[in-house]
Amino acid sequence: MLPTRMSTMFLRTLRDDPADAEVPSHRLLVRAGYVRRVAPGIYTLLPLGVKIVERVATIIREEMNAIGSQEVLFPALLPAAPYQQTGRWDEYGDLLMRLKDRRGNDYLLAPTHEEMFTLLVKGEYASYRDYPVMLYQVQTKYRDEARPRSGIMRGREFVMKDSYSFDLDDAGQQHSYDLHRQAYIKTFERLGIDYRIVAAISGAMGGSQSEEFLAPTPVGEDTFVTCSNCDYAANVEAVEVRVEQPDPDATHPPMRNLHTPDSPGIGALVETLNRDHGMDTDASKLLKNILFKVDAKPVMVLVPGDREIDEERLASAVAPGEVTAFDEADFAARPDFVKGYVSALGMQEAGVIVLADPRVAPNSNWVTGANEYEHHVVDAVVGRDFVVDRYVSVATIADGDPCPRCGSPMHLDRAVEVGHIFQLGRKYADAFGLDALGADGKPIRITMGSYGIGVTRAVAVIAEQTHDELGLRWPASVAPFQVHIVAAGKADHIAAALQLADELEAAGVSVLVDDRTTAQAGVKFKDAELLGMPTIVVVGRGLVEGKVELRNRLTGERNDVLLTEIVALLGSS
RNA sequence: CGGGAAGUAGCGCAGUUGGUAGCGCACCUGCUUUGGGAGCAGGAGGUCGGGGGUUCGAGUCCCCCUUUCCCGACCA
Repeated sequence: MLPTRMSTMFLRTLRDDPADAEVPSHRLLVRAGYVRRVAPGIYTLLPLGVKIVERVATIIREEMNAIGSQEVLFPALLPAAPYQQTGRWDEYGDLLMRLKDRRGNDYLLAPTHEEMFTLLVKGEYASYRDYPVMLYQVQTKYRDEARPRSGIMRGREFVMKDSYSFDLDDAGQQHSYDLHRQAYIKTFERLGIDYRIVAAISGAMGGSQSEEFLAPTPVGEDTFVTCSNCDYAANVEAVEVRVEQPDPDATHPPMRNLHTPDSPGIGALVETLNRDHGMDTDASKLLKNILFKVDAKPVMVLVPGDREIDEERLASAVAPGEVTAFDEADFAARPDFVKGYVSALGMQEAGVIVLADPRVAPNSNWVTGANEYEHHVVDAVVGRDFVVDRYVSVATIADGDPCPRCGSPMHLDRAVEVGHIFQLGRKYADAFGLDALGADGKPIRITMGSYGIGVTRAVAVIAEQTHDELGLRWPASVAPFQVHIVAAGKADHIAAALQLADELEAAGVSVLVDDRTTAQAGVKFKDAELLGMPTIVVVGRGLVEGKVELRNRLTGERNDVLLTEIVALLGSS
């Protein structure tokens, strides 16, 4: 290969931060000339951007191929029919990029390709002898996000590696899942991404076991918990709740009704109880009762008073029911619900379904509303005084909550999801009737797994996790070039730099050489730091002694090295 | 979809009581400089987001539209 010259490379670096970029990776990728915005969430890759995306994709491909997955490539533009068949044409809603062809037929720009992979395998394979099989692609995906942000970290168009496994039985599926899990571990190690594997919910994809590969960063959009003691880690959406089960035989005093004027909220109620009734209580011992409508029917949700209800978790708990708020008009229509003083007491008789957080355990006692204006009850016992119809984990998770495994405090952190592996089960095989003919002549329903890595997102994540105040700092495994040679000054420096560049390329080292005559040394140093290649070689005033300066972009370390030794030094590394 | 902010040169920004648009970076020419985002001089580059209105005159005032950014909701 020939070295790439800065004098002719299509690149313009910016001295000022772009006004629309907030997170560091976005600012730097724009300033350093890797990407340019075209429309919200839609970016052009410039030559450096193309290179780094390719290098990341290559590592992913190598690890996919290593577990025997085979690469295919579907169109991004697809007919609507397969997605209508699985219901996702409607389920995806506004997130789906839809379009029509000249005849008015519906098409979409694919957000993910489960349907197509299932249909492809169904079309080609019919015998149990053909299985198992794993296929993947590196493809551009489209999702019309309500609010794209953070540059290529969360675009409306993005590159994703998605793979799918097809197995005859659950044991095979588990094996395929484990293969991908190992491949992902190797992949993220090689990419130099700091990641955690956490328990996840499978969301709109359906399926059972599901884990996410999260890259911790303050700009992350996901929140996850890690245990301070054991290795439990989970997305907050998927945290199991540890509950100290009360003694089922314990007896409680009879329920009492107290006058609690002007105490509609949890905070006000704690104050009133402690002041007027000589109690020493806190919000965690009070019950927060919130009414919702699920498909227009009233549902009451109970959580401890120090918790909020995570409406997203509630929505997934009652899916496919539609959750809406119980508003003023609803209260007006139900005078038996005393706003501010509602409780689960007698709700079943009122036609209300009562859902509760697991902390509202059987035989636990609580302070709750009395369904009577300005009155609350104390020692309301679950199972004795009121009934929970169903337990759902819908309370928000807080920093310091106990680990479900060992009970130690858990920490909350922010992260970006860079990979997701999960077992789809037979959802798509059922939708399309994907069967293999078994040895006994009977059809076997295929079970599937789905595994994704955000390729362009991984680039942003690496930038986010590795940059410093001077610019990008790519790990050698993904850097667009291994070595950035800066010709600091005169014509003889440039000549020597170009010759060194040729020698390094001949030794198999990719080189970017700054041979510009139009830029001063200071500009070249700044650009080299901004662009972020792992090794910078300065050909400058040391040249008269046959020396060049070797700089490590990651550590900042600098050494003078004989020009004659450079190739051996860098070629071997 | 709710709340906030903003659209003026490729990028970052200024523009007073309304008087016909400017600064920095980048770009072009020349000279000087030459290892930490150089200096001087001279240039090129703008339907001021769009439409309508008020006015002798609108980047500036009024109305409508539109786009973008940020926070939230949403989001394999």
